[in-house]
Amino acid sequence: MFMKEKATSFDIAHLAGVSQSTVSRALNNSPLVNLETRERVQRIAQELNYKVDKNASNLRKQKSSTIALLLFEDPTSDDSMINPFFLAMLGSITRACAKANYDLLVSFQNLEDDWHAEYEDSNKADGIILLGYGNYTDYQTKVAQLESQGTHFVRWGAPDKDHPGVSIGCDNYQGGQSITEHLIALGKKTFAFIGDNGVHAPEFMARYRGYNDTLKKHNLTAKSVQRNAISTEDDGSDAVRSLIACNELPEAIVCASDLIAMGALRALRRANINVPQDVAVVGYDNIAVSAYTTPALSTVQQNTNLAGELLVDTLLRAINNEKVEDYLMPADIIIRQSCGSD
Amino acid sequence: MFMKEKATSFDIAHLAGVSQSTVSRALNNSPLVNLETRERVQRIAQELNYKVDKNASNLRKQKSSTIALLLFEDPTSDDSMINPFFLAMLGSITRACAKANYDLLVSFQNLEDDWHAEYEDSNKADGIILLGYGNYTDYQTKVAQLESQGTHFVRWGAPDKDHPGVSIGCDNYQGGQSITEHLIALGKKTFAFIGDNGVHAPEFMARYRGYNDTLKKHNLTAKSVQRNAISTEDDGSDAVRSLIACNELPEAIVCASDLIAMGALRALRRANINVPQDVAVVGYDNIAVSAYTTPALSTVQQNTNLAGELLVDTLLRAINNEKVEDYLMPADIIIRQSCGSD
DNA sequence: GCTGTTTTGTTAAAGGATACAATAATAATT
DNA sequence: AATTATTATTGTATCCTTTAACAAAACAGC
Repeated sequence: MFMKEKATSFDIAHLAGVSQSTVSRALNNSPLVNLETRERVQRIAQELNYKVDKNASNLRKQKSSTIALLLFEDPTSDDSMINPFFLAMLGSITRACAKANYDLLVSFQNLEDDWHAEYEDSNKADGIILLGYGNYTDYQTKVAQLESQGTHFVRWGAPDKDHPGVSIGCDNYQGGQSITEHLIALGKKTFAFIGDNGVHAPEFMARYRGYNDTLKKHNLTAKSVQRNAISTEDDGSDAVRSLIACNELPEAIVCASDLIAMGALRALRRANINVPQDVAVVGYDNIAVSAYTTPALSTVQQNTNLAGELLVDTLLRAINNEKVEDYLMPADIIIRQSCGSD
Repeated sequence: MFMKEKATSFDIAHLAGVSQSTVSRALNNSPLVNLETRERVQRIAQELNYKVDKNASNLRKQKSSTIALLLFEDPTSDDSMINPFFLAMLGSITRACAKANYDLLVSFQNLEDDWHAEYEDSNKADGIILLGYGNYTDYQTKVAQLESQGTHFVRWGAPDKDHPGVSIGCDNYQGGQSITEHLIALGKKTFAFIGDNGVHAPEFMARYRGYNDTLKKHNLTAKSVQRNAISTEDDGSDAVRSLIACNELPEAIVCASDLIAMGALRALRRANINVPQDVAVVGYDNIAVSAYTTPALSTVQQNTNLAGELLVDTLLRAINNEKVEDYLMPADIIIRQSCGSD
């Protein structure tokens, strides 16, 4: 059975002997239309393999039942490799969307692009989820623009009073605290933090503050150094090599991300320095890889499943003009071998 | 500056003193309209922050400049964990779409769902990319349905003459051959293959055949065993435990996927069996994790970047009713430590 | 016959693209 | 120079498919 053209609601109306508007109502299960007619119309629609034209429907309703996910890649990262943490988030966001009967438009963006004015303005999406670290100042002006345009959006990241818009994030400060406390409890006395301390991304800044305040609390700041690392493995590796070169290798290295920690482990292995015997290393994110490194990486976990649901739920509420608020999820430490707990 | 309502092409027409159709033409850079007028219109559009309403445009043009990516999860896999290989594919597909100026709709599907009739029929997407392993027979009938509906689609996977539609895939048979040849060259004499041998997914079947034919060629089949494993780490771990229990541990274990290999490594470690000294292990997929296992996993790589581009390009050509053909990419072996090459 | 429900039909958006018609401007022809 | 042919530019009207406000029947009960 071959259909030359796609069936429209008019075709159904014709076959059912009713008006097109009745068809529309019947297909939306409106109680306004007689049950008998409703069933007849629905049956015919099914027979014709009819599907509502989303474009027409969206145009008329002025909403799209679609949300857009904008993923910002780290500008310095290798083009072919996406941060696994964001990929995990993507998975959970997709699922949360499906549950809410929304479609998800996914797009990787560069910070230079005109993303701030693309999606909702063109009615492609009812709202936007912003995911990623990024050049902070540039990012911020564009987010402000989104806000002033009245675009509905939620961003993943640290809530920030100065920052416009709602954000869902994980408590990076507390995560930094918790993992540092754990290291101190293990008896570590000298420390290094590897990760950009804030210029690059507020997430890292908060982790650093949690780390640093904890050291302060225990009067251990004197023996702490810090090295910048944007985000990649190579950055982490470079930073550790610099520590070794400067003879500043501490008893514990706290990395701002698992990817950085991965690089740190590599540099230490190359230098024949044993982890965790000679130095403890911890990461942040609990990406899939971290369970398989040698030694397995102790890290801080962000609950990506919950995060995805919260992002979607919050955005949908914002779209419905309900009042929405920042939400900060707790961070859990995952203890494996790299910190030498056992 | 606050805009009460979104600007439409009529607003621009009014301000520019031309008709709405001229605006439409001007914004599409049609050479039909005078350069001067065109620039004036475009300037005004920019000032008003005008964006074409995609729904209206799509409705009129009867195309959406969107493609849908349907991701089938392994029905048996843990809901929270998506196969990293598919996630990598997703990244490259997204990028390829962006390059072609298409939007990408992402959706996770269960095989039971009505996915075969959703996207193109409702004009949400111009075509579909199918990605994932799956219950083969069920999958096949639905793909056949897609084909008969005239939906444009491309699937990731082994080209198959009996299978309707175009597919882009990696040469699993050759991949199985290559890695097995490598193990034989290393002097291995007894083998085990862990992975469902075909009922579940044709990909695994092809890998198995490549493996098995290579053993045959070298007259080594007598010393080969096979254990089923659907897809997850746990499956791999269980299979290896069964090998140990049956006293059938070979010199080399070939796993149908990296995830399975991961589980195999775990089971071997728990049993205090050294890899690669006591037994060589290889995987398939070269997922990110595989570089970090202990020992680092030798595996077979599928070029996900190329795959993404090919999938998108092929689909777009199909949408334009150009003739498209199956494409089989070569598989490259990646030698690390787990097979004991060095 | 009148009032109140159900149920259905009529009509008008929603915003932009395009076939066709019309006008203006330029070139070609006698 | 006058007239026609040609091209460049713009406007008009309609279409794409649904949804929804409003209007109009149809039918019940009093």
